Formats: sequence, structure tokens, C-alpha cells
Amino acid sequence: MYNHSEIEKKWQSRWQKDNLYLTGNDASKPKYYILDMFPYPSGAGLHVGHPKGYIATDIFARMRRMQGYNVLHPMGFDAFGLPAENYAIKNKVNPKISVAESVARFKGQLEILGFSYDWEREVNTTDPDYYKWTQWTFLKMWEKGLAFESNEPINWCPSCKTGLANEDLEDGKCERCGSEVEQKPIRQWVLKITDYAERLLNDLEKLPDWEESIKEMQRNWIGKSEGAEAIFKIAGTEETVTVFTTRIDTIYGCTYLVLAPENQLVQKLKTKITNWEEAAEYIESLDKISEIERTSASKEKTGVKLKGIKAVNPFTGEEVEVFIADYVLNSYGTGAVMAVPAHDERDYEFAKKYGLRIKSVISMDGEIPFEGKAAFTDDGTLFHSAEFSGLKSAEARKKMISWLENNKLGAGKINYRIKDWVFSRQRYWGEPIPLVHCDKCGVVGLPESELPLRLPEVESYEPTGTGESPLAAISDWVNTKCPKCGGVAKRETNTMPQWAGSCWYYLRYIDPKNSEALIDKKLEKYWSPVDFYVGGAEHATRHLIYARFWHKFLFDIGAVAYEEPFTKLKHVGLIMGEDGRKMSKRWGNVVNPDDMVKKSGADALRVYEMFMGPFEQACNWNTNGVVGARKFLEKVFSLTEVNNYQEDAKIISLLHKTIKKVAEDIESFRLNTAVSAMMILVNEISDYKVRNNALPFSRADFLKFIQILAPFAPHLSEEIWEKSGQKNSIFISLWPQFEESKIKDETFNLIIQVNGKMRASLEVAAGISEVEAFASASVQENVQKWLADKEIIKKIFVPGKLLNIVVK
RNA sequence: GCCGCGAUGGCGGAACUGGUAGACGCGCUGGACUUAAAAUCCAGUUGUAGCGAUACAGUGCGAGUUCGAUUCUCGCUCGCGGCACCA
Repeated sequence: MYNHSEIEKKWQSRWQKDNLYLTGNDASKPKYYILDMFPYPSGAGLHVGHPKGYIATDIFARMRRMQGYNVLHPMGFDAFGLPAENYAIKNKVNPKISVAESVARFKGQLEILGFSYDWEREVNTTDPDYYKWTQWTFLKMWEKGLAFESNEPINWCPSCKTGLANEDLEDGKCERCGSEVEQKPIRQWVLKITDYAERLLNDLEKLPDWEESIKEMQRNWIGKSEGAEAIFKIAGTEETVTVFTTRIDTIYGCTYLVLAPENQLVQKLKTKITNWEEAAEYIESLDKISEIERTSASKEKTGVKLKGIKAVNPFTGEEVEVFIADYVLNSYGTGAVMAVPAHDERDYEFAKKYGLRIKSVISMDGEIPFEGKAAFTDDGTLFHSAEFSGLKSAEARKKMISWLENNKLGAGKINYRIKDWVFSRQRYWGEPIPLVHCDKCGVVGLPESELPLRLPEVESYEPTGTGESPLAAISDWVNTKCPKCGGVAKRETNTMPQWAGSCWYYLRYIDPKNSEALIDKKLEKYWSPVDFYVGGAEHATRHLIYARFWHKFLFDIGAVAYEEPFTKLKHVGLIMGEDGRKMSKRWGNVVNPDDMVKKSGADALRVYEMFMGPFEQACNWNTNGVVGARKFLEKVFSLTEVNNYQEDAKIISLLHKTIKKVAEDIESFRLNTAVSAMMILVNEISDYKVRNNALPFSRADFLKFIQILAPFAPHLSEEIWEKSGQKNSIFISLWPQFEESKIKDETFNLIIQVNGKMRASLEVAAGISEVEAFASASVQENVQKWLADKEIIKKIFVPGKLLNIVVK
């Protein structure tokens, strides 16, 4: 039994003392930048699932160092945000203090796992020296017109008098007090991420080393759709409604028009609408429902007909009825749709409910599928469509768009699902927005010399009753001078969302102390982009899209030299509880890594977490598995007590094959099979030891194995390395190379099949020919049995693998 | 509803370009060592039949392509993740 606590403590302090993991700066070496998504340091500490990704990147980083790279492998903390703020409100502690405590706790938990982070580059998004540059970038965006003010709805709890995040809602009600949550529009800062939609979409093609599934999620999130805008006049007025549709080919089947209830046009037409009271009542009723609930698929569609107004179909001149309905969203497209119930499912459902006319205009080979029973939503051939009748849908769309353009009644249009990014929160614990509001000059940006704009100390972290940030209550902070005219001005009191700090932290690690610029150009050129980025799939869209957007902006203003921040991306699969549910206090299935380290050691925990299954896949925890990993390490340790050796060519060959496989598997992040390959080797060595009381190869060869084990089990490997008389750390040693000549087999196991079923297998020389193979096969008793009285039709010979004899 | 991913022994999983299904680990069964237990070591462990050689069945279900399919194609079922009335 080796004493894991002693060994692990010894090496952790030795590594630290020797500064073993500081980032290399030998300019002649190639670089490798491998990054974990940095954690939010919550008070609860880590559970056993959190380090899975960190272990994997640590293994990769250690291998790259041994392969002679300068490796940048940093860690930091994303420490702004709601949980720290809520904790502060509850316990009346400055979040600064509680965050520092959580960070210390997290670091402690990470340290005992033996990670090779360069802690001198630690970043913390709440550090003013850090958020100075978050603010600086925001200012640049504002200067370029990418940040604008807009009234955007928030979830408002009228009883708590506070805005709520989506996470704080339960069935559309306030989680804390259970009141109905309202949608309250409030002045906010919004970033025009939509300006970057096309680039964010197209540049996914430049990322071949991203998992396809994540790219697909991003494509769906950006949601490009090509269609047309068509202008409907409102009969008897000067007003018009523009609708967006991807199916302009169905417009001859349009039997009514639907506006989003919030569409401004509804208010403009107030006097024309004869049933305004009914409409107003309906609009008000929707305020009580969040967008999430309102747009839930299970909910039945509702709406109100706007009596007294009609819309004119630009193609037919026909007047159609106008509705407002909950299924049309003001935030997508133009907030208005032309309804074609014959060819759209939602319109069909709505038309059925309210008894509206359904007119088919698309046929499939002259037939109209499901007429009167359901909507036919596929492309087909147009009919009842005047001069466009007889055209196929795709062709018709082109011609009809030209028609719209020629008649100035619309145009082809590309629409994106992605919305502009609401970039402000009415909270205390976030980056202050570096703008002031001056009566004379309007909105004015702070000069760079006044950055960072520090978060002031406050008495209370509670949001104000008006929905404004607590910062609004600090009058000597809010009241300031206009940087432009020197007159009276007020500071912006919204703060930035938690996402802000995580948009560029990977750049800060490269140049963590820079106070002159966001990043030094030379350093950026050497270290950027991040070669390998690893983190949870829950960030597939939001964080990764926001960061890509932020980075592209920095590229556009010349602050960085590369257009995409992360070259390669992998997502880590969750570790679920032993009961198959997500680890959570609620289920009582949380396993603490500290307990595992105490019991079996960090090395065993590391090996087990890599061994338990494919990295990307979710997997159930099993504490017995750690015991198995420990047994494996114990076996390795027991081999160090043997001093005799006699060479065994087969096992030496296996050693070289294992060196090859482990390197390949780490490279492709198949860490489970890397561990299993090492187990197979160790089992072989151990069996040999038991039989011969000797190792099957020299101590030097044995140390090659210890070197490939080292990234997985760094403490034990370092201990064995030292005990074998090595003076320098194993992590300074050079990654072992396999010898090509030793992995070549002279014989192999030839499979003999008859009609595709295996009937025999035999050990044959590697270069065996088909004729020789057949000769050896046909003398096998069990093969003869299956060939007797049969005619051989053909033979399939796969060199190095099998011979299949097909008989009749 | 749409998009993506997946389904292999008692359990986690392996099988890389279509070529021995079940590597490796856990668990379990039997044995050795021990006064005993733990640890360790040895043997076995997909199912059915058989003392055995071996045979048959078998990778969620149903078809198909192929000499040969866990792997490819088509159609389903179930599970997970994401988005969700997106016009």
C-alpha cells in the first residue's frame, strides 16, 4: 500500500516551491494554449463532477509540456452575478468578501487534485484591474454605435418590487413570494449582436475542430431564414403593415392578417378599431403572462379580431380581416404575419378555432393533400395564384419577390432568429457601465483615463423599489460632472450582465497584469488563439456566441489579430449521481471530491474519472470505480519493488504499442481507452512478475511507462520517478517515443469464416498470402466440416484480418 | 413540434476506415493463503443446449444493402440535451 496523502502532499508543495507549472517563455518553442471554462465560485464548493473537464485538460497540458511546448494552462473565476449578490443581501456581507471566501475554497479543492495551473495568471472578473477592460470594450462598442438604449421588458415581481431572472421564476410566478410576475418595460442597454449574425454563422465553417453538434446548435440559435417582406395597406388609412414570410408563394391563400398585440400599429389604429375596449383588455391580459408561458406549445392560441379595419393583400388587392393574437411575437420578424391557414399549421389551428376561411393555393401533383383536415406545409405547385399559377414553389418565390420589388410593395429579406443582446441588469454586483447622462450633451462616455469606474460601496445590496439598481440610491456616486461640458450629469446605474466578464477572460490570461492596453499585441500574436477549449455543453450557445461576438468586435477595432478565439472545442459530459439523477443537494446524491481524495487519493480519483466512459458522454458516478482505479495504481506501485528483470519480447512490444496508443488517445481525448490500455499493460507485467519474480523489461523501459502514466496520476508517477534515481521532475522529462520496429507483429490471428460465420482462427505469419491462408485453413477440422459436400463460390481475403469462404 | 445526440451482459463501457461482439473496470461465483476477516493471488462470469469439442440465438424494434452489419440505408420505439407558436 502506498501512502497517498503523504505522497500527494509532498509533491504538491514541491511543485509549487519549484514553480514547476509557470508558463514557459522560451521563444524557440511552439506554444499550446489549453483552457477550461472558468467556474463561478459558489459557496457550495465543488462536487465530484466539476473537475472532470479540468482533469482531462490537465492531462493534455502535461503531455504537451513533456512534448516540448510552452503551455499556457490557466485558471480564474467568473465572480460577478446573482448568487453572490443574493448571498450578500441575505447575510449583509459585501459580495467582495464572500466571493473571496468562495474563491479560496475552490482553489483549495482544486489544489488537492494536483492540477498544473499557472496560478500567477489567475484572473477574477470582479477585480477592477480586470473589469477596466470589460468597460473599455463596452465604451468602444458604444462609440461604434453597437450599444443603444431601448425599453425592454423584464420579469417584474410587483410584491417584491424587484426584477427577476428567468431562473427565479416558477410557472410564471415569483419563486420567493409566489406572486404573479408581470412584464415591465424598463430602459436598458442593448448590444447589436445581430449586426454580427452573418459572420457568426459563416465563420463556423472556419472551425473544423469544433464538435459538429455544438456548431449546429449555434446555427439554430442564429436562425437565418430567407424570405420576403410584403407590404399590406390598411384600407382607408395611410398606414401599412409589413409582414415577413418565408412562404411568399402562398400569399394568394392569405385569408387574414395577424399583428403581435404589442405591435405599435395597434395603438396607432386605436380610433379606427370599433371594438377597442375588447382589444385593450386582451392586450392587458397578456402583460401578466411571460413570453415563455405565452409561447408554450401546449397553450391554445387566443386572439381578438380588430373590427373596423381591413388589410389589403398587395398581390390580389383583396381586403382581409386583421387580428391580434398571442402566437405572433413582436420580437421576431416584423411583429406581423400574413395568415395562410391552408399551408401553415399555426394559422390553420387558429382559423379552425375562429371559423376563418381556408383557401388552398399549393398542390402536390394536382392534388391538395389533407384539404380541410390539416395544413399542407410542403412546397408544391401553385394554383389560384393568377399569373404565378403552375409555377413550383421555389420558382414562384423568386418571381414574386421580383414582382414585389418592381411594384415597391416589398422585397426579398433575410431574417435572423438571434435577438440583440440585452446588456444591462438592475443589480449591484456587476461591472458599472461607464456612461453618464448629461442634460446638455446626452449620453457621454467616460474618458479612458477614468477607467476603471469602480463599483462603489453601498449600505444595502437590495434592489430599489423602482426597479433601478442599488447604485441609483448612492447620490454622491450618481451625481457627477459631464466629462464633455463639465455640467451636471448622472451616472448610468445599470450594471453589466454576468456574461460580460467571460467574453474575453481568455485574453487576459495571456497578459494578466497589463494596465496600458487590453492586451499586448506581441503576446497576443504568440499565444492566441486558444488552441483547445473545454467546458460544459450548457454554454454551447450563449457564452460561446457572446464570446465569439466580443472577439470579432475586438478584431474589428484592431485589438486582436485573429477572428475566432477558440480553435478547438470539446464539451464535457455530466457526471450524474449514483442514482442516475443530476447531482444536487435536493436528491442527496452529491459526492464530494475531498472525501474521495482522502480515502483513495487524488491520483485514483483522476484515473477513475477519465476511465468511467467517453469524455463527452454523461455518466453515472460509482464510488466502487475509484477503488478499482486505486487497485490499478497499487499494482503499478508494487512493480517498483522488483529489482530483477529479464526481457520478454512480447511484453516489450506491448509497451511500445501502449506508448503509441496512449499518446493518440490523449490527443483525441479518448481518455477512457487510454487508461484501459495502461491497465492491460500493467496486468501483463504483473502476471509476468508473479510467475518469474522479475520485470519483463529494463527499469529504463519501465520508466517509459511511468512517463505516460504521469499525466493521469502525477503524484505517484513523480514519486516512482524520484525513487528510481531521477533528479529532475518527471514533467520536465521528454515524452517517450515508441519504436516502430517493436510494434510490428510477426504473426497475427487469422480468422477463418465460412459464409460469414467464424469457424476457426489460427496464428499465421504476418505476410501470409491468400493461397497459403486457404491451404492452412482447409486442413482445420472445423473448417472441413463446413466445406464438406459444398461448392466453393468465392473466397474473400482481407490481409492481416480474415479469410471468408463462401459456399453453396 | 423542430434540431442534435444516443440505446451493446447484472452495471460503467470496448470494438478507430463494414471483418473474432462484450476489451478494461465494477459486481458476482468458486478456489488458494489465513485461527478468522480484510488485502492479495488463481479460475470463471451474454443466454440456451451439452461433461466437452461445439452448435444455435444475441448489440432497442422492423426491413434493406453486403460474402460479412454494433458499424451503412430506410421506417419506427424509447431516452437525453438544446430550441421552442420563428411566420
